[in-house]
Amino acid sequence: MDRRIIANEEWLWGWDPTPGIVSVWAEANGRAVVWRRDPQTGVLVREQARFRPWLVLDRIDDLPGLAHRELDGPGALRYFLSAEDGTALASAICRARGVRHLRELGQESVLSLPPEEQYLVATGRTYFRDLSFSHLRRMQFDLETTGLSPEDSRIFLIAVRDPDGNTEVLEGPDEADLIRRLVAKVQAVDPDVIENHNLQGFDLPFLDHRASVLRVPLALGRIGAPGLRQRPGRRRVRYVVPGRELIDTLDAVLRYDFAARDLPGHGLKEVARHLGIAKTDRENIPGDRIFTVYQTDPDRVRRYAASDVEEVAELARMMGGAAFALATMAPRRYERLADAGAATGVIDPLLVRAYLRSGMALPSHRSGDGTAHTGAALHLFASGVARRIVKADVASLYPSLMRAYRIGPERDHLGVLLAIVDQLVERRLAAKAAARAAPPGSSAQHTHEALSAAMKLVVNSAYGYLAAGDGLTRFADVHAANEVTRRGRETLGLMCSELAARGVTLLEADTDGVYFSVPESWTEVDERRVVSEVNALLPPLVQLEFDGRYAAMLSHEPKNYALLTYDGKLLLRGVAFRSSRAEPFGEAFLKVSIARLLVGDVAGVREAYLTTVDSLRRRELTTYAVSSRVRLTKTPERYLETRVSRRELAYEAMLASGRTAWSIGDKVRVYRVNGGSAGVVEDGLDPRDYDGEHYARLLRETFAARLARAFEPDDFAAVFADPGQMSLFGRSIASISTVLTQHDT
DNA sequence: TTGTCGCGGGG
DNA sequence: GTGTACGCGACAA
Repeated sequence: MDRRIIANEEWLWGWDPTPGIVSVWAEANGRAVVWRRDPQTGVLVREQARFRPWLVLDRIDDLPGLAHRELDGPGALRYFLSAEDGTALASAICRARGVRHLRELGQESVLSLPPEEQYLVATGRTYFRDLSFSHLRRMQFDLETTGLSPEDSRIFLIAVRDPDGNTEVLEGPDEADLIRRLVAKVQAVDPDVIENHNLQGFDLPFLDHRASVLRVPLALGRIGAPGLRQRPGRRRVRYVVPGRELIDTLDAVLRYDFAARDLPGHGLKEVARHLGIAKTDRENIPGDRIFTVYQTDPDRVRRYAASDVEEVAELARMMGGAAFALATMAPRRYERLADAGAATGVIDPLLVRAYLRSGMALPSHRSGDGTAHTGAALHLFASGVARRIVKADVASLYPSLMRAYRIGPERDHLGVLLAIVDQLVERRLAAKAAARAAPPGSSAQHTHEALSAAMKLVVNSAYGYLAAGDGLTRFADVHAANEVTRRGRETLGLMCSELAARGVTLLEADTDGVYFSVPESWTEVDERRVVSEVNALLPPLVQLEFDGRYAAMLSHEPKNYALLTYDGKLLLRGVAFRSSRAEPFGEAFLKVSIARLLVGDVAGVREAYLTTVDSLRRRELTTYAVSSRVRLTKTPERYLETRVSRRELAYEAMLASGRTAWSIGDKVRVYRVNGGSAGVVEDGLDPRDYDGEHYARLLRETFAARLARAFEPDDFAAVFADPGQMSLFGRSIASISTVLTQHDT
């Protein structure tokens, strides 16, 4: 085989075939423990390994006598040093350079990875070879506590789900005993992976704190002394346990939403509902009510907690596959790949391993030369209502441009980044095909889809890696990044002008995609034909694809629009049309009125408006429907201090409802009560004492306003005129039509 | 009014 | 061990 191809394979997957690694724990003293699961039998084995801790330095003239190897090429980090004991090596260097820790040398002078990564890079091993996601032994647990803060609340119940899907609820008045039982359960089940939503942000810190207060040893790991260890992380400290991978589904959700941008929120319940994981009869209890409900109806809380771990298990399965697949490529722990950003978290380790494998020196991080980073193009050609909509886009535009024009980091002399992107793009096609060929719902399908998702993630972050500012990534190159975006703007411009030349009306174009409206006489065949005609004019490897067709579109602002599909479904995109804090009545009104608008039923829009105004004024809508969700950020004491100068609805509502004790972070639904006071929506109560006039005003000024671009100003005023003042407008609603306004671009 | 900061999540 | 969510409300000036 071609030597270059072999190199590329190793760059992507490492080279050591050892199968079944499910966890690695290594220490600076050169000892590593590797847990492997036999792909055939599923049996877990623990292996002790020795490795030579290593690091790479910029110079060694001050370190006479230290064994080293000089790497090839022009990179600044060129002296590879290794030793029996990494601690001794590090302290020898620190002594010579007069620092207390290697970190102080700065990343321009030293590359020093965590011990596990040293081990994986040096051996060419990766996690999970020959293993599929379903082989992993995954356990979920969820704490139910009396409050959010471990200082003044406690654990009263723990739901646990084992890898075979059995759910158990631990409870009892003795919190220390509860924690001991959780620890015993973890030891008995011996999972490879522990999962929960916001595990790192809530459950582990809470557990850690309570266990230390109660002096219960937290022996959750497979080896070593009890107690959670910590490592610094992006958002906060991350907890680590030897032998097990800690997976926080919140990380997967954030990563998913970063690309998809279609989640209503990032909470477990919202995501589970959105993805169709949640059972329809799922028990739901507002967070601040859980302990109260437990005292009168403990069964409800048991069901609630059990649903949580079951939903987490399914969510982790659906979203965890990508990180699992990444762990078969990059020399990092599975849990690190699950929470890291793709650029520094995945691509950088791949590049480092490739360079060292090739015996090449690495560039050190370097700040830019002051050249500004230039971004993508965004055009709003027209706003208002248009019909016969087509969306066309270029999948993975930036990586395609990098491949087409061979734009890579200047200092990547081996060409690893482009080689990796080339290979991932090609292999992804195979993975997608394999996923399509696999039986629906099978483990094989999950594996191929996850691999494809992982490859897409890496490919799409190759540009981000290039463009990362101010020394963030090792090979960052603002000139190369600017060349990519310049080609991107050029490509988008070409797409738009060639589409326009073929008789379509351009609506909106952003980075790599364009919405346009086609003439009335066109069929779908015509629509597809122009897309493929324009595609033929684009650079090789850059593929313009027909992404969808819609009956109508309300274009409000860039990235804020509504689409009506040909089978009558309404899609709302952008913050103007979906806000988690919006009052339910407003969301409902938007849905109905825009649906009417997009079928050309202006009278129906008016009708929806009148009905809503009327129901608000008569208080026919529930109190819940007008309430909005708020998060309390001040303690009662702190609010009382500022109350004289500034009254806030949420806290006034709490006080008016007699709820004088609350904690920071509590979420409640509040509303404006008739007469100027405020109220909290209590479980199961519906007092209907809200200020209908206030909400009628909100309807017009906040919600109806989002349809403003659909009409001429006078017509807008007529459609949304107050029912009492209709006579001011002499014209009939039926004669009003929607408009599309062209903008200069 | 305009600018800056912190949040999202978890009970 | 690396960070660049990104859009919104709260708070200060």
